[in-house]
Formats: sequence, C-alpha cells, structure tokens
Amino acid sequence: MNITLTLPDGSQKQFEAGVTGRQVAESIGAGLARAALGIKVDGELRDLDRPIAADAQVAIVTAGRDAPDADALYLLRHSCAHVMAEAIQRLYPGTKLAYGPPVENGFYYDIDCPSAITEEDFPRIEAEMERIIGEDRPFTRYEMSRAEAERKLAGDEYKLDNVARADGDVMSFYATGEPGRDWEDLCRGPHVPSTGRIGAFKLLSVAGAYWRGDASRQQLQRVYGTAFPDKKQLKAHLAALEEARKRDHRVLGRQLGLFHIDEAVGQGLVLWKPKGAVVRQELQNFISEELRRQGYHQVFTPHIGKLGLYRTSGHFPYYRESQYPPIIEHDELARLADEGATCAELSNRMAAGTVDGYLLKPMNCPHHIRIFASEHRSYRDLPIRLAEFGTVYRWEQSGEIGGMTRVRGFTQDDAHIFCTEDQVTAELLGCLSLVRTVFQTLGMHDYRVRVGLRDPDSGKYVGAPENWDKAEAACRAAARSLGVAFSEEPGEAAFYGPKIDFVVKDVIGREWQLGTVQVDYNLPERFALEYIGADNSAHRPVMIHRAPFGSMERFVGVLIEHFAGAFPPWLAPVQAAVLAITDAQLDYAREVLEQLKEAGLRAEIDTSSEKIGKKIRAAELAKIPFMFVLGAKEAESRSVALRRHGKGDEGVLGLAEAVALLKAKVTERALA
RNA sequence: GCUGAUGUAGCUCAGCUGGUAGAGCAGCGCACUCGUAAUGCGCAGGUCGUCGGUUCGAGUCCGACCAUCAGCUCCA
Repeated sequence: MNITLTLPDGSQKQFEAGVTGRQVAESIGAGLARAALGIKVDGELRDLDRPIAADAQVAIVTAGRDAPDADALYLLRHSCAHVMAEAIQRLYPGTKLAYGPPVENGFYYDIDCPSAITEEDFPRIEAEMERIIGEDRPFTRYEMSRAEAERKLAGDEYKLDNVARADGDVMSFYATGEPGRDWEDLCRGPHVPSTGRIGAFKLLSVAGAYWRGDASRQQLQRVYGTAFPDKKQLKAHLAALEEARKRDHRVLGRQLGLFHIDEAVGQGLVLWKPKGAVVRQELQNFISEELRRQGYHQVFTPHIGKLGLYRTSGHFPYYRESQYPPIIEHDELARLADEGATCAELSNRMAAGTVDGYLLKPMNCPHHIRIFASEHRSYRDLPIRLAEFGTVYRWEQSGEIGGMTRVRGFTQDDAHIFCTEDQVTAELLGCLSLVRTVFQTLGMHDYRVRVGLRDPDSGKYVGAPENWDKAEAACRAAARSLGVAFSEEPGEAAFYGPKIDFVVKDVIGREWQLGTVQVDYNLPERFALEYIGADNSAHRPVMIHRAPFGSMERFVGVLIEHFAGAFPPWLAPVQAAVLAITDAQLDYAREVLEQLKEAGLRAEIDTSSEKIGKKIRAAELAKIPFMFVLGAKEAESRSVALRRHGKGDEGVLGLAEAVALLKAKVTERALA
C-alpha cells in the first residue's frame, strides 16, 4: 500500500506504508539524510527510524543553519539527558532515575542518588558522557504493554509512577544501543538517531527538587545541563548567559548605587538609595499623572490595622503563615504574662479573636474599603477609584527572597475601584489601557498576559460560583480587547477572584508577575459594602483591584535589567555629566551646571584633576545619558561638545540648545 | 521552608597540605592641566559573616547560626 507524504514546500511524494523518516530524507538527498535528527509527522516530533503508516504532512528536522532549530534542540537535549543519566548511573551505582525532560534552555534529570553530587563531580560525569557520545550508539526504541512494563520495572518506584501516570496502553523504552545489552530508560521519546549526534553539551548546576513537585515528598537531586548541535552554539549560549549576568539588577543596583539590602535591617527589606529613589519617584510621578487623567483619587493609609479588619477580609485566618506575626499592645501583653499564657495559647486566642492586636498590612484593600464605607455612597458617585502607593509586608519564605524582585516589604501602585456590575467591563478596559500606556512608554514589549481562573478542583476560593462565572467572563472579554495573545490558566486566580496578570522575564529567564488586574465580588460581600441605586434601595458594589506596576521594588528591579542600567533621560538618576577638559574650564562648567539645574535637570560636575578620557569613562560607566564636554573652544563660544551614553561624540552645539534638547527628551519621556 | 554551593578591604578576587593577611579598582594626598572609555607617585583601609569547638597556634579543620547564590516548594 502506498501513502502520500507532503513536504514543507508543498510537494508530495509517494512511499510505501511503513517508510521511515530516514528513508524519506534519503529520497530527498544524501546531505539531508546525514543532517537529519528527527522528523515531524503532522506536527508531531518523532524518531527518524519510526515507520510512518499513513498520509501525512512531514518535515525533516535538522540542526538548523543559523539559529538552532527548536525541534532539533528538543531531540538533542532529551537525548543528552539520557546520556547523562547513563553516565551518572555508571559512576554512582545505586542511583535511581525519576524524571528527565528537556526544558527551555537545556535539560535536567531528577535522580535519587546515594551520594551527593556537586559541581566538582561534573568533570567526571562529563568525561563519561563524552565516552558514550564517542561510541555513537543508536537510540533504539521498543514497546511493550503496560502490564509488561510494570513487571519489568518492578521495584523502581519512580519509573512505576511514570508508567501509572502515562497515557495509553503501550509503553516505550529507549536503549542507548542494543536493547537488553545496553543502558535503557522508560521514555516516551523521541530521540536523535544516535549518541554521536549530540554535538556539544555542558552540565550547569545541581539543586534539590521534590519528587512530582510536592514539598511533602522526598527530595531528589536535579542535575541541569544544556546541549547544542555544535560547540560554537554552546559557546555562544554560555557567553550570552555571562552577558545576562552583567545586567542582573542586583549587580547593577550596587554598581549604580540604586539600592541596598542590609543584613542589619533584615532579609528582603529594600533600602532605596538616593539614585534609586529618583527612579522610583519619577515612575510614581508618571503613574500619578495617568491616574489623575483617569479619574482616580489618591489616598494615604497607615502601615498597620487591627487584626479584626483582616479577620473580616479573610487575610488573617487564611494567610497567617505568610504575614509578620501580629503586634500586641503593652497592656494586653502584660495581662497575658500575668496569666502565664504560653505562645501557643496566645496564638490560639488570636485565631479565636479573644486577643486583639495589629497587623502590618499584607494588602491595602481593607483600608481602602473602610474609606469607601466611611460615607453613604450613591450610584451617581460610582465608580469610585482610590489609589495609593501603599506599602505592604508579607512573610515570604527565606529561600525565595532575593534582590528587589522578591522581598518582604514592598510598595504597590495600588488602587481599588468600587463600581456597579454594569461598569465592571469598562473599568477593566480602563485598567488595561493604563497598563498598556505604562509598558509602551517604557518600551517593554516582551511580556505575556495571563488570565488566572479558579481551579475547579480546589476549595481555596471564596464567593458564589455564579459571581465567579461573571467575573471570569469579564476578565476574558477584557483580555481579548487588549489585542495581545493571552493564556487562560486555571488555578492562577486570587482566592477572592479571577485576574489578568502581566508577566515578564528577568535576565536569567525567571518569570515575574508585574501588573495585575483582579475582579472581586467577595470583599464587598465580607465588608457588606453598599451604595444606593437609582431605585432608592441598597446594592452591593463590585471591586476591582489593580496595580499596573505590581510593586515598585519588583518593577524597578525588572526595569534595571530591561534598560541594562542605562535609563532613558527622564528616569536617569543623573541626566547630565558636566566634564571640563582642564581646570581652566571649571568656571564655565559650573555655569553650565547651574543652567542645567535651572532647567530642572539632574546634573553632576566632575571636578577631579583627571584627563578627559577618565572623566568620560566614569560617566559612561555610571550610564549617564548626556555628557557635556567643555574645552577652551566651548568656553570661548559658550557651547558644549555633546556626548551621549553608548553613542559617543555628537558634535558641538550651543549651551541653550543642548540644555533644551535634554529638557525635551525628559519632558517627552523619550526612550533615547 | 528544603537541597547544594558560597561568605577575606567599599567592589572584584588571591591566600598550597593550620604558623596572627595580599593585589587590582574605588577612596584620600601630591604632582600633572591633558579634546571623547583608565596619567604617575604615595597614603590609608580587614574583629577573614557570627558564635562556639579542636589545637601550643585557625582565614585555613569541626559544629551551630546568619546572609548570599542556584534550583525546588510557595507567592492573598
């Protein structure tokens, strides 16, 4: 029987049923056959040597000429994980294998190894892997029934678990070489044809990982590595990683004097230094302008509130372990001490509500809700939009804290909108347009949108299902209106409502949630909020929580990396450096500095007795966007030689003209 | 919180098998006054993360704790 295969260029070829990808490649050309790593059959990536049974769209997968091909990398890395597992099992007898997939930038294998693997062991393991690759053994697939596989894997808890969780009745194994003689692993595949096709690889790190991602289960060792078709691409990848580390906000934050985290103050508590404070203040000014435009009212609320408030909101009972412990008043403490109450009793009584205290606020909403509730509200007043740069405190797990992106105290650019049900969609759209304005102004285009929905199988959510349905529908509709691709993710909702999140990546590829917009039918219920409708009866408002920046800490951290520390003029802590070529121009330089300050710009003068090259180097390293270089000629003609960060000498222009140019860039919030 | 690694001057790092610390940059001083990414000379700067232990003697060995980094888990 013949089948018809359609190639990527649209051409069709006839083959006998059962033809393999390798044979298809050979029929096209010997070069392609040599380069082939796998085949895509109707979009499904497969081994080169698996028979093709029916008509299909096919594409031979090769390493790719310029940019590495994503499918090729998948095959390569998956195969390399097998090679690594074999090497580790050979070197560390008794090692059991759990799970070893390819991931975005490489692969890992979770292993249960009797000895602790450290990076010092990598050279040995890599040498063993080189040997396996040098032997160029074929990856050989064979299959058996589920029952047979279970028998074969008897005693191997991890692999049996993999079988139990696999779909279908046919289990596949891949031998690296000959089945029964060489090393093998239960595996869905696919793989490259043979170990020799793994061009270049490197082991990168080792860390703990819980089995099946469950913290209550035992911890395995996860060994990370990466693989590429050739050494050049591997080298380029490693160089890119190295480069990325240089724009890490923790490194730049110190180098540029933006912020400091001090052991003596506490883990995850950010100290904003003067230069970092400028960036934050400029951002806050920017967002405040947008808020005024959109009819928000700014409010201020204190950092603490009574425990009862958070019992009502639900934060205290449900999220106690992620809050700083409550603050108890002196008298109350003294009374408890007299009674000889233990810590456990104190804790129980606080939970029961018989002992009161104050909580460092974990969220701003309860305070804003009390502002809303402080007056009678008419439907004519709605929507009411209360905004605050509100600082909140959360007890994050110590292992999760780092830099500015995950901290224990942070300031949200928070706001709560109280509106009628009919207004929800329009308000959501308003929020999203604000987020879009923010991202556009900052040139941040590399973000993804996530619509977080409730997990149907979880009981952690509060509120009526029909309200959830309405809120989720509103979020979906709003996200659709953005005109950007978004993903719907069950289980990502807040406990009180669904949300639309904006997610960006940091320099090492970790994702961070920034802006968020959340619909909430729950808190108005808990706080029994009302407004008087046109029908002269009380109605319940709907709340929208929104923070387009997320938190100032995380946002500025991500922004430092986004700009690699070289902020556009309007955000730059120092916008212009005044650099005299010799001390003879210092008087003129001081005059230029004055003019800059007069124009409302942030400028610094370098009065050191260094050569101009050194002064320029210092200003470049400080990533100051504008440098005014002043020599005898400029002093004479009252002009400046303009140099811009990263761009070099831009020629001479009049002093007033140069100041006006910079001023214009700042006013426009220009990116360059 | 878990696993592993790391912690020496403001920063980046050296310090072999235990014998009371060293460099470069930054800082300060002096000289130089120079045209677009590092002028020269000199000076100063360290309870070697903290506490405890082993030892005649600990930056170096052991333990606990603290912090940082990577990953896992978590993230209202």
